[in-house]
Amino acid sequence: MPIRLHESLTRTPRELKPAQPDGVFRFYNCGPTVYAPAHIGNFRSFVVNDVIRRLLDLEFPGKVKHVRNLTDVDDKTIKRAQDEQRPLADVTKQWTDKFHADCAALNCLPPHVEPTATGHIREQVDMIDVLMKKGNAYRAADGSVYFKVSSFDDYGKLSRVKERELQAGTALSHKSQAADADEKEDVSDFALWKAHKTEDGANSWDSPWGRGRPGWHIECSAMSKKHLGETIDLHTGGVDLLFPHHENEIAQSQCCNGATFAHHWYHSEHLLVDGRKMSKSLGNLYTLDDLKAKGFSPMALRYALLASHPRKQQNFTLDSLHAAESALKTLRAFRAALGTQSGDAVLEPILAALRDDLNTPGALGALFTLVNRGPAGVDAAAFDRVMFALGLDLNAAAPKAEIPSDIADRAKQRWEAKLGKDWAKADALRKDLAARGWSMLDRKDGYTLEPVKR
RNA sequence: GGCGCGGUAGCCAAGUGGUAAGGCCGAGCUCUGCAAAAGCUCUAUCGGCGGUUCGAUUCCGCCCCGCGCCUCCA
Repeated sequence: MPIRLHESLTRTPRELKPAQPDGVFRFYNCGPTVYAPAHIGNFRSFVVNDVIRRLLDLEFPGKVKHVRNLTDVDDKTIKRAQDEQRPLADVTKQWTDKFHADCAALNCLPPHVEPTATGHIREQVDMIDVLMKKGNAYRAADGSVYFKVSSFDDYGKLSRVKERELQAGTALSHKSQAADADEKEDVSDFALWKAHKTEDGANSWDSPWGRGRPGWHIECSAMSKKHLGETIDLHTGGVDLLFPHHENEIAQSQCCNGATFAHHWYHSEHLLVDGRKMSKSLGNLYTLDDLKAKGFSPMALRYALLASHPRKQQNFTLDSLHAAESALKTLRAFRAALGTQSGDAVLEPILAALRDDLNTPGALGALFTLVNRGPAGVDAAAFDRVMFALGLDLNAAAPKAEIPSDIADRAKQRWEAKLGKDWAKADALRKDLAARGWSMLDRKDGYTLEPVKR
């Protein structure tokens, strides 16, 4: 059964398969801007893409090339560096490292290539140069270079937004018009190269049009071309990237290369908090560290993120993390019961749900239907394959809390009381522990302390 | 204003033209000094109103409500 995935251009599911004769599947996923810790809304997108990557690995073993960029030069990274009076590279290194650590904790496979914008200035300049020569771009008086949207007939095909409509109506568009009106020929035009400004500090590069830095969109076009070629099989990102980012990428790449940029576009939906989009600008965000501080494991977050369909908005709650933690516990126990046994129970519905437009909640449903039937007949290796596809690492540590010494002491006393069959004292201590937020789980040979579930 | 998405049990969440997976929580029972774990059982007619149909939660229309994009953004 092939992998079918919703395609944003046609809005219909389509099979994923390599288009080129070498059989390599070319996959580009828009990565983070490294100027601050990524929030869990960002990670929804990366976790979803990780499942795509894993399905592709299973489908086309050894023939997947996965590229995910790091945006390490833009307004935000530069501002952060200037504010902190540090070199740009220092700042982006710090947040790149943090991003990698969080991805690892969430069990996301690293992409095969992780190019940076600053590492591909020449490639970007070269592309802009071609666009200038072909008449798709123009240099403004200040040395900035803009893409001329009117030169590309297909502009707006992905987002189905015509340039005229962008100008119509709202106060918002007036605002953006005012911001750039002095340099652009048309409000819809977007920057390919931004002329150096004083607030950019030392962060500028030479170009045929003067010192400056690349616009945001061109990096993906250039890096995708360099590492995957002119035409790729799949390009993904969050819905917010659909317009203008991906629309602009298509315009640049296709005008420059004269070839289809991407066969397949896929966009995952947003994570909401309190019914609103989680975003850095709204400030309603959680980072992975925030959740870890509340005692949740990264794997629980991964599970919770997979519990909703990737193309539906998901309203994130701490409650979903409790549910995830419990579900993972069940899965760990089930896996342990499997040992190394082989069997012929049918696990296919789980993977089939994933291959059917990434129906992760459907897959989890099918998984628990299986789990509820018990471990008999379930093949351990097949089960592990399913866990691989979902990226659920059942060996990852369950959340552990520091046990205060007074709690440990009380627990020890209770255990001794229990061994002495002093039930009244044992029960009193259990109650006392509970009041202090700890539950004591007895085993035959000892006990475990856990924070009380709430 | 333009483009788009969604409204399914207490919470989360799949799905289907023929009376609705799964997770969490909760309740009851079994087991067990107690608690936990484990096992069993129980909990919805799918936003509203019309239409099509033998039959709609699933298709169509209208309405109500929520959200996203159109500006940096996963």
